[in-house]
Amino acid sequence: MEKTNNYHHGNLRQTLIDIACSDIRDKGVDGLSLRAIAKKAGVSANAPYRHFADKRALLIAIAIVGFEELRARMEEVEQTTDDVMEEFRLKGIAYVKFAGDCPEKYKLMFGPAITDRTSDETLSMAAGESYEQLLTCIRKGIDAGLFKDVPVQTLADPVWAMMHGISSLLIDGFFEEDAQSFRELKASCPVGRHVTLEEVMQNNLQLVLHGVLA
Amino acid sequence: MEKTNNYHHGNLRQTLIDIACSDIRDKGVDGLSLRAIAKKAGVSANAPYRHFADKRALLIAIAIVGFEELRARMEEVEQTTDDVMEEFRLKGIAYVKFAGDCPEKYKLMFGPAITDRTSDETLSMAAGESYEQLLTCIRKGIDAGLFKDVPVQTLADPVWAMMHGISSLLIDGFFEEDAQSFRELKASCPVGRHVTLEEVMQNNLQLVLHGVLA
DNA sequence: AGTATTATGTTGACACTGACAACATGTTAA
DNA sequence: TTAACATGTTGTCAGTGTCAACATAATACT
Repeated sequence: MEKTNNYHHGNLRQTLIDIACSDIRDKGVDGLSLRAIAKKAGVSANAPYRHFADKRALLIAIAIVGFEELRARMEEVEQTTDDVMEEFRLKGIAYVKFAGDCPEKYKLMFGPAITDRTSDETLSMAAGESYEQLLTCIRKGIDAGLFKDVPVQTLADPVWAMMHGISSLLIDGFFEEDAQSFRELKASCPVGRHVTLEEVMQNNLQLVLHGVLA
Repeated sequence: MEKTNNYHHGNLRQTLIDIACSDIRDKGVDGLSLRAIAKKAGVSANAPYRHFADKRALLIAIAIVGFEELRARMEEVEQTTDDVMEEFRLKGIAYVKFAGDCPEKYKLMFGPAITDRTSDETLSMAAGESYEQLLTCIRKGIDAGLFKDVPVQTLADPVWAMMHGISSLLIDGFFEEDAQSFRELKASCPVGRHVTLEEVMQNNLQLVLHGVLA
């Protein structure tokens, strides 16, 4: 409502991002078409180019939204518990759950759809702030004498790699015969090979913890 | 030479795969064009459709080649050492090294370029056989009383997830400011944040081992 | 106020893509 | 020899990202 005046459109930029975020969920990253988005926004095919230099710029904008969402989800956990151990566990689950809830967006964020991602400052920062969620949690663990007293990244990098690995393998159907069931993500759904997502997470976290605990 | 007779072309199918494998290395998955490949093969734009139902089919063919390559690299290691511990370590490195040597192919194999990968039997099998390389190694470790006596997948899944996580995060530039240096993959190249690939691997393997060892 | 400048949106065009249908040609088999 | 088939070609289509030129609304300046 804020700027619902006539104008040319009002706030096209945000509208385009919203539509794109919605489209990506159904049609996937590859199914995303600038023209289709423009049409849905009720605007000419080339209008988006007044707000995004090219398609890549729009993709980056979506990815940034995604990273903010991911960060928010992990941040929420902090208000749930005071136990560092539990916070660590829950943040891991929140991460994978996000990937399961928004697989296409997740693919966009971490996948090869965006090339040369380091070149975009804003994107790097957004990504960094999600990562920071993991870092602070691990720092807490170290300070509490719960985790090994080593440089944070020595623990964070492998943990992150594992969370990302699980997520993307799950998304891309390497753990499951039935990809659909994961998309609908009930945390205890079967993920193939008679393994449930819960079990996978359990095993992974357990394995990570053995390496992380002091 | 086997079928170098005149024919229409000889063995177009293989030629197309070869060209595509070469192109993907330079131009990436998205830069891959059926028409460009056909032209390079000295053949009309639609000729590929006699050998591949659609673009996806060609991509799958490339991915299969990739998985065979990956399996071969990991298999080689077995002849290098008799120590299970060392075999485990080397296979992990071989895996990540493959990802670093053929980043674009790796992205194709594991990334979202191929949708609904489980639908293709041959692809699933090729992928499964690479995974088997990890399984057999871990089984050895369990049998030798070196690894925990639990179902293989309880160990294999997290390990695989971690290896894949490291690989794709490295490829996609999450660990490094300078992506180029990783592409050229000398095992000790800097990967950003003043961390070397060696260190990352070291940390990860160490963390994995803590969770795996009996 | 009136005018210049900028921000935004439109139209038209281009090269490129994956894909389909219809046709041509060489290979093999009855 | 002829029928069937595998393979390759030509023509065509809709769809894509993107550029250049033009149109209009909002703002800034005199």
